[in-house]
This record gives sequence, structure tokens and C-alpha cells, in this order.
Amino acid sequence: MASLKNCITMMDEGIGRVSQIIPEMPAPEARLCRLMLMVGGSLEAELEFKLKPHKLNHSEFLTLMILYSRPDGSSTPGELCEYATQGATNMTRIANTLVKRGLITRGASAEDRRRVSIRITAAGKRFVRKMLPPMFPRVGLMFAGFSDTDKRNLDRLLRRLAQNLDQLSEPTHP
Amino acid sequence: MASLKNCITMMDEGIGRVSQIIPEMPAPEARLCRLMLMVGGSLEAELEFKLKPHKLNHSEFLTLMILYSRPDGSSTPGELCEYATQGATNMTRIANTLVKRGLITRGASAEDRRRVSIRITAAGKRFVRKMLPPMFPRVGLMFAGFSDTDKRNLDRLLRRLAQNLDQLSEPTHP
DNA sequence: GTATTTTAGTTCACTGATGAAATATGAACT
DNA sequence: AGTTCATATTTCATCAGTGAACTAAAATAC
Repeated sequence: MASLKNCITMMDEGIGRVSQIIPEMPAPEARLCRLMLMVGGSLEAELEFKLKPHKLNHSEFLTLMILYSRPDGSSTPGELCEYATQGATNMTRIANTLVKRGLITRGASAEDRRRVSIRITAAGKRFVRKMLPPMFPRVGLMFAGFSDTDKRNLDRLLRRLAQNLDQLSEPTHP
Repeated sequence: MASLKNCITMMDEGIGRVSQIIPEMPAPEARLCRLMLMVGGSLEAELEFKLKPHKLNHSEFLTLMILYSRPDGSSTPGELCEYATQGATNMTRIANTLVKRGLITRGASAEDRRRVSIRITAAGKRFVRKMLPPMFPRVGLMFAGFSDTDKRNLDRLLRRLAQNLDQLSEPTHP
């Protein structure tokens, strides 16, 4: 595995040289972009690594967690698509595999019969309660050396960044 | 497109409820993880969106940029694999497509004849100099409302996070 | 100085995720 | 009743990424 450290020093040198050739480049912002992409990618890899023993991928895990976090433990494919940022096609597949493993059930909705009601099973809840805690130590290590202020700051800055990204994709306001 | 805002409020509620069921969960850190993953994913989507008109994907763009940022404009597949965090197989394919488009060349290395020397062409450099500047405005917008201190802080925190992630993947030190 | 091991890259076959289009069903509207 | 819209699934094609086997050349061992 390539270490982030190498990639980052490499990136710093690269951006330095590119901004000499193209001085209009917003170098600090470009650096932040690349940092976000690298760290985000590494974080995703770390997560998938922790999920592998449970034969889950990121989308399946996220879907399951959304259901788990619901007061009534249920949702619909459409809603899950939105919150898990997945296409409908993919969500059908995800639901298929989770149903096959007995972690969720698919049923018809009472009010709107076009809808499908997806619900986490008792086995699904047990599964989450069992698999989640072993992840906590590594999550803690990720933020080793972060003061409470650091965490608050990171939280705040990421939310602001999210806000800006939202506006980028919706150029026209309703 | 689902907005990050919705996903984030959803996530906040979800983590709140989960941490009531499982109080051992490090909620602030888990929130930061999810934020990083969401924002990172959205950033990646934004980048791919900007690259699509140029018929490039993230890996191809990154590979090209690494070469562009080199003083001599050259590297080897192995090195590119490391810095672009790609497998060797994939790098072969990436190099193939970039060669096909005339943006890079593949040649034999003089010293070590196992090695392949990959070099950006004049056309490749022109291509980068032309496609890069139109991206700058949107990069600037991403960090709208960020003070210089904010940017410095985000930079610092991301680098620290990267450091911690590195240590997670290398449990044994050399 | 030959033999073995290691390193660098490529080829091939495969998986996994994603998107577009067609379909089925039911609700809402006119 | 008929049209339009919404929800979900199926099918099909595509693309990015991965692992295993292979080739060639350098490094090391003996």
C-alpha cells in the first residue's frame, strides 16, 4: 500500500511547480481539494477494509445503518436512494442481497401500493449491534491528537464545504 | 441529485438515535467520519463532472497531472501506481488510453530495460494548460466564505488525519 | 558463471458498480 | 375513462478496477 504521506509530499511539490507555470491557479484551494480527495479515499478504503470480514460493502452498510437508525426501522427504496446517494438500480440490488441475508425484509406499503416498504429485521439489528462496537477503537485512533476544538473546527469546516458543494450543483435556486 | 444538506441532517439524527442505543459509540468521531465520506464523495463527483467534457476520468487526470508537474515530465508505471494509488494492471490501461490520445508516450528506459519510461507530450502539456484554468472558478466557489485561517486549519487537520490513517494501515513499524 | 530469486510490466478473464431504457403497477389529475 | 406522473424492478451495456498467470530483465546466491 502506498502511504498517504508520500502522496502528500508529492502533491505539495507538484502543486508548487504547476502554480509556477500557471500562476492563476488557486494553489491553496487546489491543495485542499486534493487533500480532501486523498484522505476521503483512504478513509473509504479503511471502512471497506473493516466491512470486508462481514461481507458488506459501503453502500450495503450505509443502507443497513440508515434503517437501523430509524425509529421504526423502515424506509422505502426511493428514500434510501436519496440518503445513500445511490441509483435506483443499485438500490434494488443492495436490497436483494440484504434480503437474501435475512437482515431486511421487503413488503408492500399499505397506503401507496406502488411503494415498497423495506424494514430491518431483528436479525439485522442484532447484526449491527454486534459488528459496530469492534470498529470504535480504530475510529478513535483516526482522530488521535485532535483536541475537542479541532474536532469542532473540522466539523464546522466540512459542513460549510458541503453547503458550498450543494450550491455548485444547483446553480438555479427554486 | 440528492443534496448533501439532506443527507447531513439525516445523518445527524441517525447518529443521535444510534448513540442512544449504543452509548459506547464515539459519536463526534463517527460524525466526522461520515462527513468526510460524504463531502469527499461529493467532491469526487464534482471533479468527475468537470472532467467528463474532456473524456477523462479521475485516475487518468491524476496520472496526467503527476506527469505534468514533473520537472522533466516523465515517470514510470510503478511510480505512477504509487502516487495515483492504482494497481499496476489499471495503470497499464490508463497509460494505453493516454497514449492513444497522444497525451503521453511510452518508451524503454535506458538504464533498466525492465522499466518503461512514460513521458508527457507537448500536446499533453497544451491539453493541461487549456483544460485546467476553466476549473479554477468552481474551485474558488467551493471555499467561498473560508477565511485564510479556516483554510490553514482545514489543511492542518486533514494532514493530521492523513498521518493517523497511515499509522492505521501500518500496525508494525519497520 | 550459471542458477535462483526478485522486480517491472503486460495480458487475460473476471467482478462490481453504474446508467439508460423498457416494463409493470398504481396513484393523481382532467 | 383516459392521460399523465410516480415507484420500483428488470434487462442490457459499459466502465473501472482487481487477481492470476506470464514475459523479460536485473539482482543475488552459490
